[in-house]
Amino acid sequence: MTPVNLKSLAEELNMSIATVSRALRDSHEVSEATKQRVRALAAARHYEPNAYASSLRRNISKTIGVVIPKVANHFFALAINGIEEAARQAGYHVLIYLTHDDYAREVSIVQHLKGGRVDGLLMSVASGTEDFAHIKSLREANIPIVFFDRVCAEVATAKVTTNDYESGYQATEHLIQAGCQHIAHLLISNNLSIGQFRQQGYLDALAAHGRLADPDLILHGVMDNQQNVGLIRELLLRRPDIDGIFASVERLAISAYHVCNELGRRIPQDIKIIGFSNLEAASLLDPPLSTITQPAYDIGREAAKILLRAVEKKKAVLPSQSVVLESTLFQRRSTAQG
Amino acid sequence: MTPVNLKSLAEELNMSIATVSRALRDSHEVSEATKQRVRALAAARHYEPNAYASSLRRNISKTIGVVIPKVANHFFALAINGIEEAARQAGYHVLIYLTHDDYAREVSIVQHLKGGRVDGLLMSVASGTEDFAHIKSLREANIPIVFFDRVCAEVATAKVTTNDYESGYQATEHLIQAGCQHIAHLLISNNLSIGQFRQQGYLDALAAHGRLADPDLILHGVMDNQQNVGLIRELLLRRPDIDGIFASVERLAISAYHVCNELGRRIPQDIKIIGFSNLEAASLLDPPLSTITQPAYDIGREAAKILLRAVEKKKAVLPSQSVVLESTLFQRRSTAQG
DNA sequence: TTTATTTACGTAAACGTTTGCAGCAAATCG
DNA sequence: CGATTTGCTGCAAACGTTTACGTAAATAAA
Repeated sequence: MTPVNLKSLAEELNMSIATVSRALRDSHEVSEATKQRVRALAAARHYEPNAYASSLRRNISKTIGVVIPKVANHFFALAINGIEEAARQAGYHVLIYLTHDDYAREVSIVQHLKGGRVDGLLMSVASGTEDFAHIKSLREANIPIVFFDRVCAEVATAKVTTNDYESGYQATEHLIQAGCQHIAHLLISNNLSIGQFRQQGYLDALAAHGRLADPDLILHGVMDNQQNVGLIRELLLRRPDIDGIFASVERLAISAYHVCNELGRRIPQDIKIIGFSNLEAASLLDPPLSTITQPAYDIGREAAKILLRAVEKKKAVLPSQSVVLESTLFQRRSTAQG
Repeated sequence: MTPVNLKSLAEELNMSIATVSRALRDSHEVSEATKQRVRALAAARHYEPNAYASSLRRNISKTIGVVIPKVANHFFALAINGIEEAARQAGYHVLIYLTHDDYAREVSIVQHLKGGRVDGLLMSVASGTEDFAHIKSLREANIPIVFFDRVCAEVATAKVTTNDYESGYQATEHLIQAGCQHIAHLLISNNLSIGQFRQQGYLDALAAHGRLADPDLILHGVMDNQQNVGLIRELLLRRPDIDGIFASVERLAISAYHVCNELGRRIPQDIKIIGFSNLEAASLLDPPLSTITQPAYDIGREAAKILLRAVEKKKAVLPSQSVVLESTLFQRRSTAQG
């Protein structure tokens, strides 16, 4: 089977490769009649331009990369959904990479992407990441980057986040209003910006109601969920006075549910729980889980749009283009009074 | 900033581009001493090969495409996880495309991929797809394809599926054992192979227990969940004798929960429900949902491995390489006796 | 010593596309 | 009618890499 490319089309049409190329790109320098002929044959032969040749020549890949910790998580899944939508509309392709919250893997991925495989990058940094040299080097390679959700404060670029501080404050206040006296806070990594903001909201809300923050009530979760269950169990046994839990991430809220079931603590009578979550079935849990839900789809879509605008105009993304979207607190039975 | 490529490295080292290229690829035709020098400078200059130039020249992209209906679904999210893992290990990149179960979009995506952007394709077909010409044309372009879960029977290639017939049979029998007399079956599209298998399992299980299948109890869901809720409500109101539901997909099981809540039907006392699902929180639902859970991660990983083997050896994927993995039935309270 | 063989490197041609430049008609203008 | 513009097309050089082939020197075989 002979390959179908510009050359073969040109030969069959008795014209130059240049003319065929221009006709297909709808250049004004080629007559309408010729365009018709070219397009007709291209369609007949099912011509598809070689993306790599084009990318090489134009130094444009029409591809963006997405680097995230994991995909088996409703938040990131929805974000990808938004990203893919924005990319598709702009005619871009989406490469996906998972770090599994592993710093070394993140570095390796970013290094490889400097080869020009992508025109731009969307990223939610791994929780283990503390050094950002690899990301900064991307900027030297002139590859624009936009952070979403888990941003890197040290890098001057656009970031798409949610109002994490306010949400943390709001969630904590919600528990206080519901009558909780001793509120625990479960979070993952505290070098993650979002963790810091949410925690600050938690602390400030406590302070605003005259409560003093107890460091013993702040639990740092780990990667492994099984291990988290153990940590939470230990916490609840050590501090039986805990009557409210604010989980900074979905997994921890779920683990807390399991522990409460196991220990026979009734939700919400004995302990009230609220957590960040994009779980669709939150309202079907036993009891329905009160959540702070981030607009994940919009976050992804917005981040992609900002990136693509920069890519198209070949301009750097500016920190000033950052966007903060609002999360929504859904009050359900897990934080009901009494 | 001058570009760092083979040319610039060669100039600085006073050798030819060819030697630099060979040194970096660890060719045996270059002396160890030279390799050292080249590697040292490449590292110092942070050289990253241009992926597109390499792909163009070698006609190999080191990239596979994944075409799936959606990503905001735990099954597909886990599958992507498995795919990414296998791809990463083999040094491949992963392009992702969502069809949203839209046939036209699927065709458009597949068409574009014929341009050689990917070395191979993993696919779970859209529920609206009935014509497979676009997929067959991929094979003409010599792009191997492996289906997973939602396979296309007409295309002779490897498929990675689960034992859908047995699962459908098992789920139905489970409901019968639990005492259900009138079991409804909720499914999406019946031109999807998996739907057919599961339904056949349902029908055969009924027959094996001397029940006659009632077409009125088979509900075909649609894309929109809100609409599905309406359809299910209508079904349950029209047929108050229904005391068991076998949902072929997670969404429909969730919708059924919502309808039961709304209509005051108690699960499992009035109606027992079992459904295909990869929902992590299934055990936390009210009541905990009995599920048939597919090994989604393994499905993705296995499919990717088969594809990558074929890609590496430049051989076609054969139907004989198909794999059937087993799903697991988790019995929970939604199908408890009494 | 001469003749093979091996080793280590360079030359140059691809891969398929895009695009600056030039050419050459026909059309327009002075 | 000559000069200039305009519209269309072709030529050829890129983009950065890989690799078949050639070649010179060094080594081995004769």
